[in-house]
Amino acid sequence: MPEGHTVHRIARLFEGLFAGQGITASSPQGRFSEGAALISGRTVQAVEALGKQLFITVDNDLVVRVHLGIYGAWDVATLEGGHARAGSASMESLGAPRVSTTRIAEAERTRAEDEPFPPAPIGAVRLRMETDRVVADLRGPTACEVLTPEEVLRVRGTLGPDPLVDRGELGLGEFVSRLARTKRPIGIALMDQSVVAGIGNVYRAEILFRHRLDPYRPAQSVPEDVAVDLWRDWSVLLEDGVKTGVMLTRSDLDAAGRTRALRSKAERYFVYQRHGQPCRVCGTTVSMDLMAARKLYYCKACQSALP
DNA sequence: TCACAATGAACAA
DNA sequence: TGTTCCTTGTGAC
Repeated sequence: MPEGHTVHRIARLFEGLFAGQGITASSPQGRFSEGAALISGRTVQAVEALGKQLFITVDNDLVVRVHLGIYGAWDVATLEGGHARAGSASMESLGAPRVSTTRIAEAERTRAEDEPFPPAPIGAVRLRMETDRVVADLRGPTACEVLTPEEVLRVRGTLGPDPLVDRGELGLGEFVSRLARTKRPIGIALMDQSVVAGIGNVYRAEILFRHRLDPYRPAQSVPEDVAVDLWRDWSVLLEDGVKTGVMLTRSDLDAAGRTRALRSKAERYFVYQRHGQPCRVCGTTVSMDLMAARKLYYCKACQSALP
């Protein structure tokens, strides 16, 4: 998925495109027809992200909750000069990576000249939201449902703090105490959305490496000052990810290296999907284990000391 | 053509 | 712990 940074980007983009606007909602694929009918014709009041969840509130107090899961994505097209346009700087596809590259290229090719607006949906579109000049298509979400405000509160209650929502000491304290409360491995705890909301498999692996933490170490045994560092580091990474749209977690790069890494996926990470290759710091072969059925990447040499 | 992977999580047992 | 679901692109046949 689309970890937390992607969802915050979507929320900011949608806030600009839809807030205050009347929308028409539909489900070209048909699986969300009833939900779409509940919000169609309404005005969007707010678009918010919390962890990996997106909440779109409309003026009858109903809220659409969207969770992209591993491969969900939004494609956005805007009307410019009478023609559909997709793929410009702000019109990226937001979600699963394979979509964001190929789908955009495709969209630019096929929609540049004469496709009428709105463009026909491509593939299995669960939800289409449109205004006079904007169309957003959602495909492959793990969750897309209409909730009442009370139900939204219940969902939010299951989530841990998000640095961009729970700013300042509040989120920090909450994270530290939730981490101290679990004996499970720190590699599991960081992925647990009720401990901290928004971290996924990529950020999990990279944050652990950045702090040279053994993924198997009980979360409880992580010293409080280290826990504080983890939260601050996650806050920085998240903000950076929202800004660039890219998860760039290397701390060992100069400006030129950073520019390269922003372009090339192979340069972005310390350990994620680098198993079998030498650790960028010590040269030891990067390991890959299964932890709770997810792939865990780490360096056994760098991430073994007990601080 | 087909198996499989992918930034996730709910559920059964 | 294992299974299932959501959708698409890739790479092996």
